[in-house]
Amino acid sequence: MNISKEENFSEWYNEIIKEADLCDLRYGIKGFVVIRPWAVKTINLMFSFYERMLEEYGHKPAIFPSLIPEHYLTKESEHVEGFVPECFWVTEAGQHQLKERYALRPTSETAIYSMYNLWIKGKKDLPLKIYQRAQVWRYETKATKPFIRTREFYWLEAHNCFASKEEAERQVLEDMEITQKVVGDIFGIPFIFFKRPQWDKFAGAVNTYTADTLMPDGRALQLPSTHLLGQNFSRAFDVKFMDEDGKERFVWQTCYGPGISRIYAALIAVHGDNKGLILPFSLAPLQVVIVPIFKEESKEAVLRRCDEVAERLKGWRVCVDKSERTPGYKFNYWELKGVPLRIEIGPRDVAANSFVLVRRDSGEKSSHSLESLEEVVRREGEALDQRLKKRAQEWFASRLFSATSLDQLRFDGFVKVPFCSDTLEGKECAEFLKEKYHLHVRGTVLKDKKPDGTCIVCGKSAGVYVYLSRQY
RNA sequence: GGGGGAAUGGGCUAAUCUGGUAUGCUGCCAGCUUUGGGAGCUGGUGAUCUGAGUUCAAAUCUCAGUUCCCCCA
Repeated sequence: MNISKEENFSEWYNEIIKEADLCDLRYGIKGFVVIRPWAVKTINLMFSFYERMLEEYGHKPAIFPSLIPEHYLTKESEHVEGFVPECFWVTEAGQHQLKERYALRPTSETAIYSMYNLWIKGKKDLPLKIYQRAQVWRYETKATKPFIRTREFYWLEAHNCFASKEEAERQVLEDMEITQKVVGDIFGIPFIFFKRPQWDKFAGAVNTYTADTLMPDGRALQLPSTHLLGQNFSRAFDVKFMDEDGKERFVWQTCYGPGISRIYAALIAVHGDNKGLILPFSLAPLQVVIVPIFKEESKEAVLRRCDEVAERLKGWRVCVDKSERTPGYKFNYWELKGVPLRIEIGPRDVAANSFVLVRRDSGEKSSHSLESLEEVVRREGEALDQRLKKRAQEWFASRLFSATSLDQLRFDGFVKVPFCSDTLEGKECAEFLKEKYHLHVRGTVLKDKKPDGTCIVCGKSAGVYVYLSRQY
């Protein structure tokens, strides 16, 4: 790596994807990439952390088909408008022309709710909270970029039904909590949850809330989003339950979609440095790499000691790099790969019953006695995750700005501004900011109070604070 | 969606303007030597994106397609 992440993020990103063997772009279909083992291992760990958390919050897993008949997809009118233009369609099978074409799911609401219609009869069937791990396909017209925007991507989607609006609203808050625990606390990626303005909602939703993070160039990247669907879909799919008073009512719904491949992009971008990846201890395919250093006469003893150390650490993901490379090469290689902890063992360490530990985040080297091995690995692993998280948060905080007039706008983070309205009335002002400054209205933050001033664009009395940024 | 650039062994690249033997580095394989921050020597392996056209002759010129990158919407 000899490109600076701070000065040229785009090139740095392309470079690290290639150098660290995260994916291969040579498959030959636009927007479809091959994800390689080192990335898949971390992505799988991210999936499991997420799935465990969803289950703790009462979700159950299911697997729905990836093909959606056109007549399901077109039941909810706004949803049709939003998604049909970007569907891949299956129109033939074997020798046959299909009577009805099938969409490769761009998202699964319509697949899942067509079954909810059959599964939900009464109050005892509610709440219903189901998630699935899935890949989805969208014919994106914007420029594709590995992990950030591809035409096939990997995510989790949770689809919940409730008897009342209040329960559904509570679920939205719970989704935010889940996001904080997983993306914020475990992955160490800072973000802000925005309520999207009315002109920028998920197709078919009453309200959309998204966790947006910042990439090193100050542009926003949308991470998980949760949507209050109200009864839009339950009406379209006739998902009803019999209430206590004997009347049939439509269920209230929410859906939540963390795009894991995209969160992986954020993980790379937020934590990495100019030597390569820096993976959190909890997500690294390899948590500890042991590098032996020896002269011919000490080779046997050093390798034996490395094996003993690896054996004691076998509860973690660990390996001894016995390849025929010089130590310097191995150091650089594993730093590029982002392995959080490195243990070096040479003749001096064998003699002194010690080992050298090097932290990937700081480069700090320290020597420890062998007895403390497990304790040191546990402590430094945790400390590294905490440090990464703190470093990311501090950088993120330094990119939060505010402005009350157009000449104070910035383009390298989130700018909080007084704004006329996040309903359709404000759309014109938002268009102006987009056209003139390429700044997008991310939305409002729930805890913000009503501003005193006037809208930064039109000068009318401001109804809300909104946050602006450039975006991916 | 609009504009621009690019495509040569696995990766990076020279030759392309001015048509004629495809260069170097790296990787990979074998062997010898080597190991506290990207080791060395020797030998070997491997390429002109796809399709059409012009030509005695195409990596090179023309047209079309595909993919990648950058900028703009």
